[in-house]
Amino acid sequence: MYGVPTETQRGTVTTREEVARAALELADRDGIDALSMRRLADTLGVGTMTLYGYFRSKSELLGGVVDAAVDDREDLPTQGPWRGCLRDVVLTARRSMLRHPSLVETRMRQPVLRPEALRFAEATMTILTGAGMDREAAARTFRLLFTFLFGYAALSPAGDVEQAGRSARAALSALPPDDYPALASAVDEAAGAMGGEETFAFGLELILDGVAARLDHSTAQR
Amino acid sequence: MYGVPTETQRGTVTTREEVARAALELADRDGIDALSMRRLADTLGVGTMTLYGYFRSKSELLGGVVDAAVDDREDLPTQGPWRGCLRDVVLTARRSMLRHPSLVETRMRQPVLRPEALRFAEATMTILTGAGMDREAAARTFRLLFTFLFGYAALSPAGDVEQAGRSARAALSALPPDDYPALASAVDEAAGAMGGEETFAFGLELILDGVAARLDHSTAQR
DNA sequence: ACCTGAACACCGTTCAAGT
DNA sequence: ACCTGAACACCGTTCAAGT
Repeated sequence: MYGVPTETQRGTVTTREEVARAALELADRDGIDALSMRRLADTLGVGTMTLYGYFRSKSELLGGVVDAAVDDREDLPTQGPWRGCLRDVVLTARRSMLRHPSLVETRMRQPVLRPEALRFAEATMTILTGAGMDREAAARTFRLLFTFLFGYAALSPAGDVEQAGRSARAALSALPPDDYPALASAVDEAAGAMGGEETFAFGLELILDGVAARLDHSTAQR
Repeated sequence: MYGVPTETQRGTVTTREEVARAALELADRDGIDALSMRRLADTLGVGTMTLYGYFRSKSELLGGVVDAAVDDREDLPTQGPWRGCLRDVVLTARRSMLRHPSLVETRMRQPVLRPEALRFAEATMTILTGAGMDREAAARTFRLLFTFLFGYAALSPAGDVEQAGRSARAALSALPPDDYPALASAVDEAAGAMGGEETFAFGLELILDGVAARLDHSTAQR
């Protein structure tokens, strides 16, 4: 139906984890829209309804997909100067998202409150309160970093980056220069800011500058 | 089929814009998943295929929805001190998103490069380059603000904020305190940072602090 | 006990036929 | 010319039946 099943063509599935891993692989490769109960069952060589023996619903399956994606994550550093630590934590999460694109797509469909996924929150809170930030500001800063990470990934061009860049450049060039003078004289820069790790790094460092300004503030107030 | 059609029960649709406005209304009210060609046609009192006379595909319809949502947007200020201006521009965009939740959901499904939607980019670039930032940094800062705006809206609890807060609190409280000491001692703060305009304002001001740090830098270098 | 085909209520879109 | 019902290839999930 959907071409040759890539693996685990066994006739019988053994564990819940195995189903989740196959779902993660399928979603990472072909996108979240390609992850249907029917297609996943086909890939595993079982009937569609068999999957409901492992997960009560597709929503629960997506939870399992998140767990499977977070499973192979690297350790998060919390020792040392706050700026380097926080940068490493964010970049580690970023790498995790690049490795598992479906992690982002899944989070856009439903909130994630699983313990493993909260490790990032824990590390961020530890670093920031350790640097002298109060708990409320630390929690809000965590939310900002979280928004930046997921937002950046979700709003990045999905497939062909080259193609997306050309589309952006074409749209910007077609703008009437009288109405859009700033964009008209910065077509290259605006199109360039559409994607790439440099733009991500720029945003991260700017946020870290903002955090530094906050920490100076509270230190000065003491 | 879907209950009583709310309005424009006319039998015949007149314009492309009318279809787009009805689609926007449906998506804003019941969510983007509720916006199907069949259901929209029902709402308008026409056959499903009639819609394809106005939009070649659903993707094109979603473009029309964005146009309809952006149509009633307020003017963007670009005169005066950069910080107040930039804040106003971001808050104006924020209001637009709160008025039309489907704007965010639509953007998550496909990129938006329509002239009207690029007004936000134009205003941001004008303010930042006017304040002395080079075009590349300005473009990247725009991307950060854009990411923050859409990311914040997309990752906010969708429906009942109270209910989402309770779920978050429950998940955080259930965490083993030995493994999550920072979160365990900041359950209220972490749950509170899940939603609300104060958290949005905090993130925005922190980013503005980061921008200020960049502007000081380049001024000092001169 | 475990697995699953058929069925139900949905999708977007093509195609051919109605007026 | 404009509109649209039927059909096709998909969805998630319930239910009853198979082993």
